[in-house]
Order: sequence, then C-alpha cells, then structure tokens
Amino acid sequence: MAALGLLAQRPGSGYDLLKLFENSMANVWPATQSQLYSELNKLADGGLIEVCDIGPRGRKVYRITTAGRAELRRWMADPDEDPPFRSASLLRVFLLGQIPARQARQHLKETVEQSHAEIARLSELRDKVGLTDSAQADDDAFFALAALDYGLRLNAMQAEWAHDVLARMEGRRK
Amino acid sequence: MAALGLLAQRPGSGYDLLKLFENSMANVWPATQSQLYSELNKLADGGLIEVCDIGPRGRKVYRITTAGRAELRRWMADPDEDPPFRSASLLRVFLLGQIPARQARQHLKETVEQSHAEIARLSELRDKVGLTDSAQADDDAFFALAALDYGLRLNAMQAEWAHDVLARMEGRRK
DNA sequence: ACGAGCATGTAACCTGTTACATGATTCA
DNA sequence: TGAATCATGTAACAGGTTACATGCTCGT
Repeated sequence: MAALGLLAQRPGSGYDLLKLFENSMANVWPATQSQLYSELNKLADGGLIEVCDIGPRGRKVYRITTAGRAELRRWMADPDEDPPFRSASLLRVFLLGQIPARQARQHLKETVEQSHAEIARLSELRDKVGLTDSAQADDDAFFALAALDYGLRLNAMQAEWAHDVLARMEGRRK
Repeated sequence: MAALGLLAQRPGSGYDLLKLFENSMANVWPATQSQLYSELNKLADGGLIEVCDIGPRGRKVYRITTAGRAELRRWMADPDEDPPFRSASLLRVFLLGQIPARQARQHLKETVEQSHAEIARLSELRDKVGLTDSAQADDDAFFALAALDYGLRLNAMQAEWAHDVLARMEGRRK
C-alpha cells in the first residue's frame, strides 16, 4: 500500500521507489527490495498500477491507475485494517520491574539520550528538506514536513516522559 | 518474548497469560491464543521456562527458569533486534496530499477526536488500576502505570499535533 | 444433564526478512 | 575492460492471523 501511495505522487520504477524507501520513507514505513518488487507485481496484477514505460536494463516505470487512486482513497479513509500496534520499547517498560533497579534507571537514561539524538537527526533532516522544497506551494512536501514534525514531537514527549519516570523512581526510594 | 516477561512476574498457564494479553497487555503487545501456545512450547523446548505444576483439564502451569531470566535481561538491554517501526497512521499523513483537501482536513479532525477518546479510555483504566494496586509498593504496578502514562502523553501529543497541522493548512489557503 | 467457561492444540495462509542469483549499462 | 551501479527476481524461513478442532470440569 505504501508503494501505491508513492506511485500516486509520481510514476517510477521499483528501483526508484526503493531509493525513496531508503531515504525519506524509512522512518515511517521501511520496506525491503524483495518485498517491494513482489508488491509491485501484485499491484499490477490487481490493475491498481500499470507499466507506462520500459527503459534500459528492463527498467519498468509504473504509474497509478484510476482504480488504484480509488483504492488509495478507500484505504486512507478506513484505518480498521491496520496492522495491530506493537511496541517493543513499551513492552520493555512493562517489564522494567523484572531487572535490577540500577539497570532499569540506566535503561531510562538511555531512552532520554536516544530521543535527544533522534531529535537532532530529524531537525537536521527538516532543515535540509524544508529549505530545498517549497513546502508552501507543494502539498506533498507540506505533509512530509508534518510527518517529520510528528516524529520530533514524539521524541520530545518520550524524553520528557522517561525523565519524569526516573524522577518518580527516585521519589520512591527509601 | 512478551510471554517470557509475563512469566517472570509470576507463574501461570497459557490460559492465564491469554487473559493478561486481553486485558492490560493488549494496548502494548497484542497476541493471539494460537500464537501464545506455540510460543510457550518453543520457550519450554529452549529451556527458558518449565512446567512447575499440572492442574485439572491438562492445565500446565509454567514458571521461568534461571536461563529464562538471563535471556530476559539480555533482551531488555539490547533493542537492536526489535521489529522495524511501521506506522500506518504516519504513512497516511505522508500521503494526505493525494486526496482532496476537504477529506484531508476531515481525516485530521478525526485524529483529534480519536486521540481524545483514547485519552478518556486510558484515564479511566488508570484510575481503576491506580487505586486497587498499591503502585507505591509494587514495582510491576509502578511500571505498568508508567506505560499507561506513556500512552496518555502520546495521545495528547497526537491531538495537539493534528490540531496544529489543521491550523497550518488553513493558513496556506488563498 | 447441560451449558459456560477452562484449556490446549493444528492447518492453511499471508506478510516480511535474508540470502542467493542474474544480467544490463555506464563510465573511467 | 572492469568496477560500480542499475534493475529485477526467486527460495527458504520466521512470525503472525484466522479458522477449525477437541476435550474436561464446574456450577446450577
């Protein structure tokens, strides 16, 4: 479905999409090369995309079809079929009582640091993208920046939360 | 791995764990009945857990072993092997430029409402758990509440973010 | 005695991952 | 001409889902 969405923005080959997945998309929806090519074949079989050009080296340029656009709109509107939400990091929090308190504190401190590092990484990315693309005019760039903003806020929240839990742990010590 | 963690807190049968997954655990790490039982057999084969009692109806009560505790500590300390982070909702944001602006605004408004609904649900859950369990004394309850707090903050952040994106969309309109 | 709930398991299927495999083109 | 990169594909496996299947036991 991610592939269909990207093809809605502009036509491209499997290889093109792969690059997109490695760059901007990787933070949101990672996909492997293998996965991508079989997905493209499946979408083409279903008539949601079609080959619009064949270049050198057997390069197949795909384009979204009318049926594909309809399917994309349908998917956007209905979050029911989403894969269930599983967070390994939240599971760890649940089980933090099972390891020595010293290690638990260490774990939370690392969470704080990792969130800050992630914020630095995303900020840099935002500055790069935000300046080259004219997010004022381009819808796709506007929403890509909104997604990036989400990531920034998420990590800020996470750092603050881990910090607060640490403080509460200190408060509990006798 | 989630099953191993729960057995570290207290011994129990597959059926017992299933109830835990349906209740408190469901928000963090959903698992199906089928999955759970085969997982338990695999853990037992690997020597990470063992049957410590057999009750009526073939009820097998499992208990974590020393090897299991070691494995759990190892897993807690190393987040490298986590499944990749995939968020269908963030992907939707990325693709929001592909649907009519009216629908995009509608989508964001629904995000705000759903976050608020989720906050209400989690608040209720927190009040129930926070009063019965003495989170002051019990480590497990303390960290379960911390995980719940994470969920609350996440949804608050999400509502605020969606609200702000909406405002920025309005600002862009000519 | 019978229904609700306890308790476990199997089979078919789908998705995603890693590793393997192949060949074409460009450019230095 | 040889290396880098373009470009696609297959096979084996791991993890999760749904649906199917079976039997025991407790309380009324």
